[in-house]
Amino acid sequence: MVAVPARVPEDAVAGLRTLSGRSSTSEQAADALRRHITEGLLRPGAQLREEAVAAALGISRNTVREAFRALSREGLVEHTLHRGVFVRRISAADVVDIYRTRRLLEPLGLRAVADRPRAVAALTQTVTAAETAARAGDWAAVGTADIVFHRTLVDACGSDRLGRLFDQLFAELRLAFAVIDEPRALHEPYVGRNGRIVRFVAAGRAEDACAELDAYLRDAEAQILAALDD
Amino acid sequence: MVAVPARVPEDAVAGLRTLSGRSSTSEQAADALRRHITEGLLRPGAQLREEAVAAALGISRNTVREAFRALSREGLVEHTLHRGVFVRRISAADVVDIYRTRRLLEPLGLRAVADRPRAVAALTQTVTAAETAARAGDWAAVGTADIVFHRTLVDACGSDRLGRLFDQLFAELRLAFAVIDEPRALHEPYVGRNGRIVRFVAAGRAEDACAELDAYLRDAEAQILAALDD
DNA sequence: CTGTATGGATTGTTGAACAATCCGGCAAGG
DNA sequence: CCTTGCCGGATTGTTCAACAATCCATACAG
Repeated sequence: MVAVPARVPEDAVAGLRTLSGRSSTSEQAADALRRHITEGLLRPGAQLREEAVAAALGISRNTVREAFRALSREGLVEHTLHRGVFVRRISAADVVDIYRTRRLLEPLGLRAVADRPRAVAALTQTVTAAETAARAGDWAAVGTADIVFHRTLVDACGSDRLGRLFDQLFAELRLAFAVIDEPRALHEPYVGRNGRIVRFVAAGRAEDACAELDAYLRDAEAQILAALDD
Repeated sequence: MVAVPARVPEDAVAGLRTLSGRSSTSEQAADALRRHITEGLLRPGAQLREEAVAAALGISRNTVREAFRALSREGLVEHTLHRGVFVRRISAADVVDIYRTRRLLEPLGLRAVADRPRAVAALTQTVTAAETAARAGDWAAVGTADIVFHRTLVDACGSDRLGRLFDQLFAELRLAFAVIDEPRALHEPYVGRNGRIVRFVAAGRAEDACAELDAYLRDAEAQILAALDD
């Protein structure tokens, strides 16, 4: 064994992690736009003019264009050559594919969660959060809690990539929500169903939980499709 | 029914598709870089200097930066503030997550493919393509055929979003392949195993097919992890 | 009502400029 | 010998101004 000189124990600096790496102007611009879009301040179909965004953020057109490229890859925004960028409009086909994907993958999370008390507890917590928000009539918060519930479900699979897919998928779903102006009808029915799912899981009735989840997803898809062509 | 004036039959122009939608300079630049990276001409860890790329493609720095933003979102390239962009280095943790995801999702494709003769035929075709390439000693082609096999498998799920996830996932896997310089040892063992999987499926032995697939994925993961820390 | 000009607005792309930051080497000091 | 601090060149981050290409709305003619 080579005689290594006594150095600073590497463990001592291991926890520092990438020093928060700051962020560039274009990333901050992308963050700001992303927030505005997912919060519904920028409606689907709305055009984002380079000059206007640049002026609003106090940055240059070129930097705005960099942010647009990133958001375009994320699917929050659509870029058409020589026409500009528009907040993404979710089509019926998108909704169908989104729910097909969810029906395919969320059951995997359900089975993964079954033998993990901590995950079950996390799910229960999001359900109570949804119930609280529902009592307060804060339907946007109910919708968010619903998303967190299903995101937590997928998390149990332990796959980062799958998690990121669902982050993107739920962001798209928020775009669909944004064009439906009956938030209560949209979110209220599902608070109880999430509760039933988690109770089935806690009781070890995996099959019943999966059936309930599948029914949930089919109903939600039908409801959104119906609301979409108003 | 409204009296619609006799127009050009829509079928006649249906094949034109979005007029090739052309593409901007930055998209073409991204395409070129993407091709170079996935084909292994640009090795992981290699730095892409703005000025050099701009000069090589005959375009301006700003346009190159737009392309970089897109590639960065795709995960082919890593962008570090004030340091530049580098061809993505796949870590051991990445490999673990990639194969965890594959073991989770590919069985879904296997079950979907079972009652679809056309899909089984498509799989068989990729296996024979791999066998032909193997006999010719073209190990890069064997690797591609392997990827096509598993991509086809996932396709059977019918989810575009899942398909896109795997496109990205396989692009990352190619980055891992690029740093391993024993292509034969890397790809040869799996030609036969894919063949066995598809034969199990064709024989209606879904469980055996799943078991073989799972074993395939575990072995491949272990092999890549071993080759990665050389 | 359909088709065709026309002009203004917007996007696509470039080149140059400058500040901020990083990197490598080199000297000073223990 | 190893560390530390400092310097200068190279590279990135960002802006600005300019121009061509393209789109869009409007007006006009058939």
